[in-house]
Amino acid sequence: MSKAPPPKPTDSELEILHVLWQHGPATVRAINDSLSQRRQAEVGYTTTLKILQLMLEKGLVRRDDADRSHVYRAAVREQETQGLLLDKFVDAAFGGSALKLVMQALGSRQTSADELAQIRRLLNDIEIQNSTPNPDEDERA
Amino acid sequence: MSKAPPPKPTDSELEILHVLWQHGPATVRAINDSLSQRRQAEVGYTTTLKILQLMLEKGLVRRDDADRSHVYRAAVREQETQGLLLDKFVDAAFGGSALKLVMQALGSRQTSADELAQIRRLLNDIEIQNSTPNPDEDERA
DNA sequence: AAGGTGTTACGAAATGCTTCGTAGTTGCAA
DNA sequence: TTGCAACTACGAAGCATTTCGTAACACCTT
Repeated sequence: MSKAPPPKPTDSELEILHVLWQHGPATVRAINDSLSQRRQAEVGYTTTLKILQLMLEKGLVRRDDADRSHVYRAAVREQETQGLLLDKFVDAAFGGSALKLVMQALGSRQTSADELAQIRRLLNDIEIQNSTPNPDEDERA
Repeated sequence: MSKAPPPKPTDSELEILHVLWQHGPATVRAINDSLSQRRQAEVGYTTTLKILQLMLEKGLVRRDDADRSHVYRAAVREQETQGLLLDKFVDAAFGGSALKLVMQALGSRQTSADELAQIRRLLNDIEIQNSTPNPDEDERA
């Protein structure tokens, strides 16, 4: 056994993760400034600090406390975290059907031709992978 | 002005809505039974009752209390509710990019050829609508 | 050396969600 | 008619999240 994986981040924690994913490692001060910009209102400094401390305990961030102003960085990857959240969301809101979710996301929303093209490319890639069971990765079998 | 729109349902409320959307109007007893099946464990009867009462106040359900056993039914539509939840989720988890969400949903997940075909059809429909700015609905301009 | 500024740590209040126990009521059956 | 079983209403506890105030500490400037 090893440590438990980091739990699903809350809304506030996710907002902080977005800042860290985008800007890289940062001090509480810098994170708090980004957060205050991102929202309408000013965010209390100690509020941001507190959330970061809780995130540290949960393993969502790491910190470098060599300097007086500690530097925090994300301990979870953006794609993995989004995938985790997406799984839960698909279950809770769409009864587990990712297809329904995709249809809803594409259907009730303005989607540009460029984006549609990207999705088509992805669809092609998926179909190729489905038909040719990737000979490269299967060599370990 | 009129009444405020129903708020975003919580996880438990959403679970109850799924039951109502699927089975139609039902008594607390029936809803509670469905919930107990859906989950591993037994759900307390008064727990379900309480949540339904809160949902009634929030306008998420309506009830017919003509009989002694009140009959509840969903007051919000499945698609609309899912759309609302999806909007919030896209903002919170994917920084507002529905494209990223779709890519993630399709990329990190097993998708059948049949489902891919459905998505392709939808993509075609969207492109047609994008290129021909619906002459029917624009007659009011 | 002293004071001010910025930082961390911590406690705690406010809120929302979920759960359940209890009380009161209603209808039906014996 | 009496009593049991099912139902509704309500209060409250437990928990997580978010927010902030306060205390303690460190560094820098004067």
